[in-house]
Amino acid sequence: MDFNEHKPIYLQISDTICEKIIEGVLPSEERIPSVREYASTLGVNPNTVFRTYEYLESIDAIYNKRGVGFFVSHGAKEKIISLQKLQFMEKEVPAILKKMELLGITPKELFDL
Amino acid sequence: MDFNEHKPIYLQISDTICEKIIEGVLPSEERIPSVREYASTLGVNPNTVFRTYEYLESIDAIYNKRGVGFFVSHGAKEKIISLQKLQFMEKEVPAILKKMELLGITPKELFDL
Amino acid sequence: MDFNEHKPIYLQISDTICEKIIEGVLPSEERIPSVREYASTLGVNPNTVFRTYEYLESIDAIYNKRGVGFFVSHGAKEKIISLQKLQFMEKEVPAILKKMELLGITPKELFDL
Amino acid sequence: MDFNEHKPIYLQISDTICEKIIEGVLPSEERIPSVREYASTLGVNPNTVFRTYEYLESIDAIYNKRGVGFFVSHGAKEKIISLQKLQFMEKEVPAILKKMELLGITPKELFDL
DNA sequence: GTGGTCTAGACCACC
DNA sequence: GTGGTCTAGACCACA
Repeated sequence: MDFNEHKPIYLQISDTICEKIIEGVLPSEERIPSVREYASTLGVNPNTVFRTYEYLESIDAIYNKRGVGFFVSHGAKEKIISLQKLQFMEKEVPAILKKMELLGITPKELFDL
Repeated sequence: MDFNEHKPIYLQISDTICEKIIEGVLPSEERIPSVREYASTLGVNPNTVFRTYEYLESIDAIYNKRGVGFFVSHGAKEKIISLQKLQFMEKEVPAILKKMELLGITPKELFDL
Repeated sequence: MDFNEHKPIYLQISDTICEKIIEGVLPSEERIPSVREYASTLGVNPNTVFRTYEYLESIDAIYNKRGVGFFVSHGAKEKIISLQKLQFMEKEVPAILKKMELLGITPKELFDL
Repeated sequence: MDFNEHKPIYLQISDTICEKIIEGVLPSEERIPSVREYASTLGVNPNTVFRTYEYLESIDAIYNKRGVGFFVSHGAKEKIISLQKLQFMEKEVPAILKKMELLGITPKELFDL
């Protein structure tokens, strides 16, 4: 896992967890690794992982049992999908279309992929 | 011009200049406004505009005639387009496709726009 | 460290860092001082040191671990040497030779030093 | 003639004139082109050429007949050579040697050219 | 007039 | 704590 990109590391970590939830690797009520453990796995600062969990908690994707750990929320998969779908459609798509127009990329050209 | 987003101002300025070059508003060899002039037009600090010009010079989109000003490079339009096209195709497209697959968005769904 | 010459301070700082890398004082993966720390050591403004680091990063001599600091790149020493050697051989040497010829200085005369 | 380098344009112009004097193309008492004429030949601002002449006058390489033009001084060739030789030996040579040592370039390596 | 460099000091996101 | 961006204002060499 590389953290070169401009996106904050804690969000990149969040993305990989979301992927796992969507793919079913992390089902509802599954425990996710502790902050410290995951941090050492990834080779990042524990604070960073904590920020990730904090964020995921804020969107109800995971919840915290005090003294026990973090767990995937009930219905997390659906929540994440609808959330990401929404912002994909409303924010990213327009930006993509504008850029394509500017660069002279036809939808066809893209569609072939 | 207002600078809402998280993107640095100097890059947003760069974007608008690139757009103008692509659209042909700024043809090759055309002089672009002086650092100070453009800064006061945009209501930003001259250093910020200078940073923009420095960046654009580093990608060969503009060049400097000493004591005179900055000018659009020969072939700037093509350079910018190919540069942006490249990174759009190689970086953004894969990310988009992956996200679409993950979220279960069909190309058709997108194509209707 | 005093900055007499006409050369910009940020490049003079860059030169001293490059020297340290070449001499092995700063090996690969070594952390270099933080922007602020180095600035106060040198008695210059943090922005100036930042400019130096920005430049060194642009030539792949150092890289940034976000939130941690700057580190000497893998193979930085070789990169710097080859870069400087190249421009020494291709730009400076011809100029020197031309000047020597013009001034009537024989290679022998120079060789005695 | 390109003016891309870092050296001030007026000094680059001075260099070419000095070369001509040393090579004998411009002998003593020869008239050199007027500021305006030379400026338009080179495609630079007349002020720049004037700065060159001002500089050459300050080192006694040329002199001015009011209302007539600039002329190569008597003994200009010798003056220029001794001046340049001096600063070549005292300023440039040490810098070159230091750089060669740092880059690990042996005098032999250089001597082969 | 032009760019280029620098200082002082601030604010921010991120680790 | 780290870098990164920005403002305000200054000074300089150069064209």
